[in-house]
Amino acid sequence: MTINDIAARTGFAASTVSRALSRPGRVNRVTRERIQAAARELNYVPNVPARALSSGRTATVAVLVSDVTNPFYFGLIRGAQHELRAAGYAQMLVDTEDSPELETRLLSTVRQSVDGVILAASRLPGRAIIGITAELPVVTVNRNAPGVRSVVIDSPDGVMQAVEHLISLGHRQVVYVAGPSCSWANEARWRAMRTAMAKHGLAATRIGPFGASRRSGSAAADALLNTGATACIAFNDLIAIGILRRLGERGVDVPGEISVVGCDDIFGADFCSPPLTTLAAPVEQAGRVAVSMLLEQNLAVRASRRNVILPTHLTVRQSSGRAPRR
Amino acid sequence: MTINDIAARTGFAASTVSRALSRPGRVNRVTRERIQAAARELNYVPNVPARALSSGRTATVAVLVSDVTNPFYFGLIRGAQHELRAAGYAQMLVDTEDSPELETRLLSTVRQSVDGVILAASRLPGRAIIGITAELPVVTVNRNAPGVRSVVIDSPDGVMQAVEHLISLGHRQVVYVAGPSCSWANEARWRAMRTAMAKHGLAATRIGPFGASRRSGSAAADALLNTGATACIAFNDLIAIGILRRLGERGVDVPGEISVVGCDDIFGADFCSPPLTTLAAPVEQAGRVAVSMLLEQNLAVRASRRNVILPTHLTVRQSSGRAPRR
DNA sequence: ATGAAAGCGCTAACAT
DNA sequence: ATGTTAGCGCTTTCAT
Repeated sequence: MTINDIAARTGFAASTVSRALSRPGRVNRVTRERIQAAARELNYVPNVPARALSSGRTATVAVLVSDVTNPFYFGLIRGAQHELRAAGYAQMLVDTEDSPELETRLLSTVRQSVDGVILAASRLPGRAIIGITAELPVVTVNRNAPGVRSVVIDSPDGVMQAVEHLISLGHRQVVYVAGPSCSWANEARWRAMRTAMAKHGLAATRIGPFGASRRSGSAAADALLNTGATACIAFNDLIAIGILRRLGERGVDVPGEISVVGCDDIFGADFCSPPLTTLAAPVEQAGRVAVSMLLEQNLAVRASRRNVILPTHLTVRQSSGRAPRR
Repeated sequence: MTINDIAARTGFAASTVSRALSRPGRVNRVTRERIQAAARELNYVPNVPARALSSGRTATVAVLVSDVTNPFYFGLIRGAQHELRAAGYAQMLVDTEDSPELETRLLSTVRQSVDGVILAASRLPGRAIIGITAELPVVTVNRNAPGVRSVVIDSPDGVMQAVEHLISLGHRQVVYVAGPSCSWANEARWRAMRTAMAKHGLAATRIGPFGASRRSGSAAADALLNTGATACIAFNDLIAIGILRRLGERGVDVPGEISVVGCDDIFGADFCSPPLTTLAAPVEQAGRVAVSMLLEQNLAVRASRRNVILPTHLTVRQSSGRAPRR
């Protein structure tokens, strides 16, 4: 079932068939209809690799995530999937396993097979990302690099809200539980927290870095207790849930003795115990927006919308409360 | 950077370069080394679509899931990703949104772009799956169709364990909270449950079908209370967690008044409240095995291993307990 | 063991 | 508006 079969069947040249199918505007109406009818009858489906070879367009976009099992990405992946589907694109999913080296390698191998890349939480240094931009349309998520289009969830603003929340509850010693060291979002959140604390004449402390996983959260909990702080803000919910878990095991009351605030509002944040106070993140929207930016970049339209910032807000649940009297 | 550049650089013909790169065994050792060295220097990366066009192999496998945001698939996707990567394959992720029609359509469009398909929890009728097999290597997960390779997690056996567990705790009226009606696994679990109950001279009842989501679980909880049962086994953890949630809202004590057992042991099952008694499922392994079966099928080796069954076991947590006295 | 040449299915000049 | 022709980068006969 190729374009040639349709050509033979309808008596048109293959090129006309090609046009009728991929740029219907450029052929006569009756021609188009005859060809499209034949295509339908013969159950014709275009051969993507062949099309890619001659046109350079693969109708495929790669989505790189640092860890597929991190629930944070699922909304993102789904948002991207939806938007891609609507535009007739396929999604190649790539797990970089939190490794900059692997990320680089995979990026170079997919380069030829995709029309663009969405870099979600890239672990690459900024210059590397800029380098890729030269070869391929790129949109980053939760990551900024000069000249690279991005959609970032405004967690720094959320972190400020979280700090205000904790301070209003009487907390004075709040620690930041840091995530992976090469995460851009991690630095952004830490900076926001320092600023917010400073505004109240308080110093923020920091422990970590920790991997973005529940297991790391357990280790973090112990380190946290050693600091004597009455509250913490964790890089993400995975870590926060790990902390909750470990604190529970050690019989530490949350929020009675210590308050825990997470980030991202992932699946589970609302039903862990106690339910986690966290920063809601419009993840699915981020995925959709990233894709639409990537695709309109392909079409070279709208030079606006280079860097989109999506709002967050603090979702207060039961893991945060009044600071204990000391 | 094409094969021709390397040919020009080394003085060999393009065909020799091709061989040296893709079937190193078929060229002289020194030739091979010279060519490989040049490829490395020039930073050559093969063009996948071009290779696909001439050889028919795309080095890509499609993974179809019914809903990307279902945590059940996290592990599966990761397992598949790992195994594919190791074999030099890319992963195309496709969300079928629980719709047989969409599944069919997407399948026909990816057909030409992939070397095989993993159908995780397909919503297609058996004959449709068999039809696809004629065009493309297929491995199903948690789904059986005559003549189609599959890896299924032995939840039916797990369901039996769950029934024994509940009966030993004094439960006599246990209801099955059914999942999506076109889910094969759903039927398999229900059948297993009936059998297990019958063994003790008990009749199983069933409510549903419900969608495989937490929201559905809330509706299910209400229906469940109307039955007067003292325990339930839910199609999956998503539903079970939804039930737990709703029961909590309504002030029904779990497991004091009613016991809840889930299925799959997804992310969150261990930290919801109360922690969920559920069937552990080796999901990541399922993903790996499915891929390895798919790829060895490509190579037409080992006619064995057509249908792999992975074991489950009951993981008892706090959502199940003694039946209440009546 | 290596080279020459054809062609995979499609698109994109170019020609008509 | 449609047809002709030449590739895209690679693999694969078929020769040598």
